[in-house]
Order: sequence, then structure tokens, then C-alpha cells
Amino acid sequence: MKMSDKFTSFIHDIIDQDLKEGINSKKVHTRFPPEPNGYLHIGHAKSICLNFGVALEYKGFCNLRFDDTNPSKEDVEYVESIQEDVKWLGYRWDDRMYYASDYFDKLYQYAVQLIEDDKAYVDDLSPEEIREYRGTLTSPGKESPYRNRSIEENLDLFERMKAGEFPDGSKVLRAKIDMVSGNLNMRDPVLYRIQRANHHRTGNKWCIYPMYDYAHPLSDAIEGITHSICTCEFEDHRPLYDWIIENVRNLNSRPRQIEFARLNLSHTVMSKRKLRQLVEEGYVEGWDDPRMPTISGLRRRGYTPEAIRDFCERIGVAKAVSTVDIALLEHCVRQDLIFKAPRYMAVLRPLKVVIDNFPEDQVEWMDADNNQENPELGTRKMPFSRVIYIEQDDFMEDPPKKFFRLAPGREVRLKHAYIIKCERVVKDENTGEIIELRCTYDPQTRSGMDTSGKKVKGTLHWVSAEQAINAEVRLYDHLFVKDNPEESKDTDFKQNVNPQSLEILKSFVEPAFAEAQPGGRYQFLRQGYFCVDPDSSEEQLVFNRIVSLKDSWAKMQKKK
RNA sequence: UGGGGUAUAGCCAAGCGGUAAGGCAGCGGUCUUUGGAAUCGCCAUCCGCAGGUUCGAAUCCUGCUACCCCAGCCA
Repeated sequence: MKMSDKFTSFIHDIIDQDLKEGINSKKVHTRFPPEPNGYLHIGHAKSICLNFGVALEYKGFCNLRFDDTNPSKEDVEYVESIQEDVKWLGYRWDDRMYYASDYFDKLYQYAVQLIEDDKAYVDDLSPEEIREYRGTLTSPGKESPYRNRSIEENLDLFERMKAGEFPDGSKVLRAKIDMVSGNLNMRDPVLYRIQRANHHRTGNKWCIYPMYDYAHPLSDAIEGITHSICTCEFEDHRPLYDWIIENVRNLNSRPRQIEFARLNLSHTVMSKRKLRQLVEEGYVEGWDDPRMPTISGLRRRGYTPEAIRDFCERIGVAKAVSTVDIALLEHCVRQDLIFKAPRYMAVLRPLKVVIDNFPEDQVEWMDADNNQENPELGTRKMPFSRVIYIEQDDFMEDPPKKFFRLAPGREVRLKHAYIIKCERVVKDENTGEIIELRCTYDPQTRSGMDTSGKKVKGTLHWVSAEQAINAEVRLYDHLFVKDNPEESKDTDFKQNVNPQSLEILKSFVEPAFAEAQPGGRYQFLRQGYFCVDPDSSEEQLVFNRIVSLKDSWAKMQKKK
């Protein structure tokens, strides 16, 4: 998609058509309807961007509605985190935050109406019996012996269900539709069940609760929703959705359900059940672990709302089952941060370098732009002195041909400073391990000066030892080693957890980081984008790697 | 013996009877005081398969095939 192209999809086509035909007074009103039973993830972000996005594009509205019809699974903890996540993504619902539970009274009245119209009945069959009577995918169901109770008896029984006269599970209210339908959802679906549970909003007022299939279309109609966008697994619920809308009297709006394919992302899992397992079995540290595809995890990792919105736009909306390459998500955040993030220096795996011809107690403050490509981010001073650190990877004692970095006898530029030459390698006598490098610098090559025509192949980042700040750096990688962790039905996805998804380093960062605040995002020059973690304290900065920079050297090495 | 849906490049995805957009990934060049960024170029003679209609088909018709969803008093 060209970035200038207007975002479009089959959903836009449907809306355009409805608008053309003047359906629903030519308004567009959507809703994002999470059940408050877990944390939101990137798949929900797709739905949020779609629903709020469509409303914005058509100058309509999008409601936030909690689908809280099953008190045994839901909790206020989740309604709070969901609001926070939607807000963080950049969407506003103003005063349009609702709960399906707001409509419990109305929903009850509508049910009474259906009974009066002989379209619903109270069934005494047990859950097991209902299942048996439902038939199977390939064989028809049969009608319940209670299906033909009189309207009066149904009315009485339903009222007594509500009054708490019957034990949990002993009776249900069912729609009277068609027990031989090829669509199982139409085989007299349950509308209400008896469940004594404390509801997070209505407390103990109710002991009967409506089912999703009943509550959802009616909630949509009550709110004047015009386009009720959901995922494909609800496609064969649509006839029931429409049946409810058509058979409840006096509804003044006709919402239309439209289905799209849910998001799958490579190298991760998306189902609430699996994410919960990762948390509970200790594969990650919590729902907001930076490796999690949850909104809270991505936020802590350092992803921006802009990047996530851009991602949701780029992946498009369609109905085919698909798995988006996580590289696209990573591309989006690099793209967003490229001009926004100050580019500072951090040496992740330090190697000591002594510059022998630099005066012992001298500190020279170098001018450094904060973002070469965005002058608006200003400049800072970087101390340069006799002892500095460079990256271990930036030195090789016996380098291959294409290695452009430091090696014995070779010269490289230190970004924002001087060109140095490696004169000598100092090793531990016993282990042979490289302890430090002795180098010399060329005073004529200070950054910005005429470098007397001197060209070097490589430019390194560095940190002056004396002024360096200690930091913990958390390097994150894909949570799973396989692009599809659930390769086949008989693989346990946890077998594919990446044992190297987190690497913790003790690093040195330049003094400019002294002012860094939790949530702050930076580019560590030549390495990637990093975000200050809330675990940071006065004593210790903690950084999360959001994403690495593209690295063609690493790629070359990998190919070999 | 059922019902619903989907098939266009490695991954997404436009396309709506006039001769295959775009993005990501990949590959190659230029440039570069980040092996980053930027920039230029390459990357489907072909649209799940087989027939048919048409001057002309990814688009229409017929028949296959593959994959996904559905038998909660979950959503």
C-alpha cells in the first residue's frame, strides 16, 4: 500500500454501500467490545484500530463496551487495564463507555417479550441432555420435551428463575428456532442461564445472566451501533444475531455484523490461554513482560502507539487466515523512532581502550548531535579521555577481509571524536584473554575538523571510562524460536520457547543518560532502540532493547 | 450424510471483464564520520487445480482440491 493511499478494505466497501443506500440514517457507529477477563494483546489492537479507525474516517463514533455477561470470569482489574491500553493506543470514547450489564433490565424485558411471542421457552433439560438433544455436526437435533410449554407457564418459570427459586444449572431460557438447522447456533440456543455469582458491577442483583449471542446484538441495537465488527469465528453466529434483532420488538436500529480475520503474528502466540500459561508457568515474568505480545508488554518494551497503529494499518483487513511476520512490527517501530529518538552512546559489552598519547588527566568535551537527521533534537557534550570503552565486537585480533572495525595496526574513527589506531593488544598472561587495547589518536582528526584526507573504513561508538554510567541492559529477542510455535497439533508450543529471549548485560552508557527517565526511548548508536524500564532506580538505570538496528555485518556472518 | 468461510510472491495485501498495486522480508548498486538511515534497481508471463463463456478472465459459469471455524448453561 502506498503510504499516500487511503486505507481501505472490504469493510469500507460494505459501509460505503450502506451509506449509499441510506441505511441507519447514513451514520457510522462502531464499538470495541472486550470481555473484561484478561489483558489486551496486539490482536485486540487490530480490532481497536479498525473499530475506532473506521469511526474516525467516517466521522462517526466508536463506543467502548465491556461485554460482561459472565461474572464468573470477569473482574474490575481487567476493565481498568483495558481502558488504560485503549487510551494509550490513542483512542477516545469520550462519554461512551458502556457495559452489557447496563442493559440487564432491558434485556430481561426483551426476553419476556420473546416468551410472549412464543419465541422463547424455559427448558428443564440438564446441560448433558441439552448437548445430546442438540445432535451433532452431521446429524439433526431433536426438540426438548419442554419446548411446547404454554406461554403463561414460561412467563411464570422465567420470572421465578430471576427470583432465584431454582438452583444453578437447573433451567435455561432458550430461543425457539430450529432443532434441525445445519447451523448448530440455530438449534434453540440458550439465551439465559442461572448462575449465582457476584458480578463486578451488579453484585448479587441477578442470578440469571444473558448469553453473548443474546446480549450482544441487543447491546448493539440499544447503543445504535450500525456496524458490529467481529472476528470470523462468529460468522456462523450471524444468523442468530439477525434473528434476535428481527424478533425482538421495537428496536430502533439495525446493526449489521461484519467479520474479519483475527491477527496471528509469527514467533509468538496470541491466545489468552497460552499467554496465561507463559505467565503462570514462569516462562515470562508477567503480563507486561517486554517479550509478551500484550499491549502492556509492548508498551513496557518501548513500542510506541504510533508504531502499533501504523502496523495495524499496514497489515490490512481481510478474511483469510494469515500470520503476519513480526519483522513488519519491528520495521514499524524503527520507522517511528528514527527521527524521534536521541542517538546516544552505550557500550554493551565493554572492552577497555587506553589512548597512550592522550594526556593523563585531560577531559575533552566533544560536540555531538543528538540525531544526525533531526537537528531539532539538539546537541550535547560527550567527554573524551585517555581511557575509554569500545564494544568487544568492534575489535578482532585476526580479522577476516570484510571486517571494517578495529584490529592490530588498524585505524577507525570514534564517532564524534578522533581517529585512533590500535598499537598493541594486552592479554591476561594465564588465560590469554584480551584485557585491553593500547591505542594512539591523531589530534588532527577531531570530528568536524578537516581530517587531512584521512579515510577510515569504520566508525565506532564508545564511552569515556571515567564519566561512564553503569546500566543494566536487557536484550530481548523473539519469545519463540519457531515462526509458528504451534507447528502441528501434537507439538507443545512451550517446547519452542526461545531460551535466549532475554540476555542481561552490565554495560556502560554515556553521562548524557543521567537525565533519562523511565519510558524514555533512545537509539544506542549502531545498536538499536532502547527504552528506560520502570525497574530503573537512583543507583541503576535499566534499559530494554525495543528492537535492534538492521545489521548487515551480522547478516553476512550469519550466512557463512 | 451437516453448516459457514477462505485460497493472488517467502509473509501480509490491492484487484470488482481490458491484460498482476503497495508494504515487509530477500538480493544487488550508490552514498555514508552509525556496516544505521537515505537512495536506485531486481524479485508472480501469472492469480489453489481442471474445464467452459468471451475479441479478452485473477475477476463470470461449472466441477474439483486444500485449509480454517462450529456440537459451552464461554466470549
